[in-house]
Amino acid sequence: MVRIPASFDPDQTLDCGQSFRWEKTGDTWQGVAFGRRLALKQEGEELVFSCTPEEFESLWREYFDLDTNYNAIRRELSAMDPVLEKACAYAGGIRILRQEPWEALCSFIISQNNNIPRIKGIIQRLCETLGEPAADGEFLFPTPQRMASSSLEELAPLRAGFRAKYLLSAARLVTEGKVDLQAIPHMELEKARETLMLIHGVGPKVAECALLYGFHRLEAFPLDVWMKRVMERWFPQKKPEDFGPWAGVAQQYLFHYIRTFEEENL
DNA sequence: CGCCAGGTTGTCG
DNA sequence: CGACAACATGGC
Repeated sequence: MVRIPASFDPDQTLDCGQSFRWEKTGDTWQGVAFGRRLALKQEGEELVFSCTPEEFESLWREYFDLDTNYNAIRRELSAMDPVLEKACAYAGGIRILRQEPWEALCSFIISQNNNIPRIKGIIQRLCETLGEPAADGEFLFPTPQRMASSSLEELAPLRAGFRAKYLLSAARLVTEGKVDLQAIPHMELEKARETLMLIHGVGPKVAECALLYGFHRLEAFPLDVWMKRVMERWFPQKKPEDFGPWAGVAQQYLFHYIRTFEEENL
């Protein structure tokens, strides 16, 4: 067990559409990354992690991006614009997780024209079907090689629909080295986008999500239907790059803000 | 039944 | 370029 001061909000962070392998039962979040299962809950002003201090330091500190100063980011964003200030106040408990790049890429390929519960199911079945068994009865996310060696027939039980062929394209291009995931972190953002979009089924939005959530490029700014609504309504004169180096964080706060906002009917 | 879901592709005009 | 249907699947 590891206890730390609550420097983020698990509910907001794990249920904001950036990651699809976390579920809350009672007051506890359970999830998997790197083939390791973790339980996490908030107790008052503390977060309690169900792992050893060693594992916390070697895995989860980085995964939850605990060494990035979100207070400073929120200060900068809040000073930019009154709507952003509200979004920061409302959704500021979110951290951008440092997910595994290949997993994030596949997750957002699966996410297209899809809903979150179904995305979670497809990813779960993908891991159980093609992933290597890991600790705790969990499964690693399958490697590009393993996925490239599979077929549409083998992927059929995932019920991923038309996205299955996109997963195969991704797996093949990555395996062939035409999309070099190791090289992406060193690329200019625009070059990285172009590279990811070589994959059949990866367009601007999925590429942007992979960059933000899988490669922690905090200047990436995914524009989905909700964010297009945000831009029309509150930032008609602004472009994504106007949000600066923390645009991706702003995007995530605004996304969470407008979605819950609309659910409560304005 | 029809509509929608953190889109992309292919095809028209 | 910009608009628009088609694409699998499942929940409401």
